[in-house]
Amino acid sequence: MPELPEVETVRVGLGGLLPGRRIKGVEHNWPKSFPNAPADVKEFLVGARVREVRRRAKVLIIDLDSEYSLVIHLKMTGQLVFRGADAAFGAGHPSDSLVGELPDKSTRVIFTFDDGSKLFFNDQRKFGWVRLLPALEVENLDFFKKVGPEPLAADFTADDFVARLMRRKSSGIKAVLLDQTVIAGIGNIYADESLWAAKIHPLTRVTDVPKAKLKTLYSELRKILQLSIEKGGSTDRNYVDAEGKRGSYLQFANVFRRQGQPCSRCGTTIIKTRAAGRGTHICPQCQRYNDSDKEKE
DNA sequence: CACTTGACCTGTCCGC
DNA sequence: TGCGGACAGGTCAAGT
Repeated sequence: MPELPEVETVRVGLGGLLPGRRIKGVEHNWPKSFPNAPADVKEFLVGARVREVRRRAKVLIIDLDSEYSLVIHLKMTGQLVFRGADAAFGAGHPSDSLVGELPDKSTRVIFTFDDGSKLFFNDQRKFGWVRLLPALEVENLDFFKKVGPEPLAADFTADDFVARLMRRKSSGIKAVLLDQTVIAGIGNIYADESLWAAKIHPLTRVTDVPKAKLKTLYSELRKILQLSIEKGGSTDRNYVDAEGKRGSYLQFANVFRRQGQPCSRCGTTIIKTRAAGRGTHICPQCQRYNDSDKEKE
């Protein structure tokens, strides 16, 4: 569930907490959660100081002054929660935290800093991972070489967006939005929300969507991602920010997890169906399948 | 080649 | 109340 706005929220949170701290130790209890943690790279981790926290697509990058970087993917249920060393600085858990005492049963990796503060990588379903790589190798990861542009980048235009989507013009548009090599960072929530906003049925082939609607999709998607970042992302069950707090974007969602409720635009009951192999939420009135030809200008 | 399905996992919820 | 099965959804590998 962590998509671009959720990972960005974690980045901002950790960006204010980690830089300058020196890593004193690391523990992990599930090999796949930290596949290359062994001793041969530990020397580049223990004793290193955090320089900067970055994000690309749904991936977090913590740069260290050892010229290595921690690369982290939260996948579906990953959490990165920071806890201070003493009560004066966030030890224990704040009352509005969704996460209790740490470590808990979903804790997979623990980083300890020299002042006694800790960073917990929790991941109930164990799909997420942490890797330690030489900084220079990060951009050479297969994923980073293939991933599409950041949708919120200042120089990412509506024309760029349309051109990228048209690389897979005969596919259903939701599948294309979810394709990280086309556009970075979009997942199930923001695909459903932006398609509702632009009144496009998720199974419509890209080529069958009028250009004007694709441009609407571009601007709605950017607005939605931006709003979600302002609201601290979407917390459905697991997602929390760097302090263990929930995000509130779902209060503003129009279709995601709103099956059975009236569409805020037309009152028709929102339904849940399947598209691109995922649970998919639509307003059957606003997002009609195959109405695209009728609407061509 | 482009698309779909299965695997990776655990916890929750639903129906019987 | 217990139990089996479907489902949750990001990404990659394997299959059609």
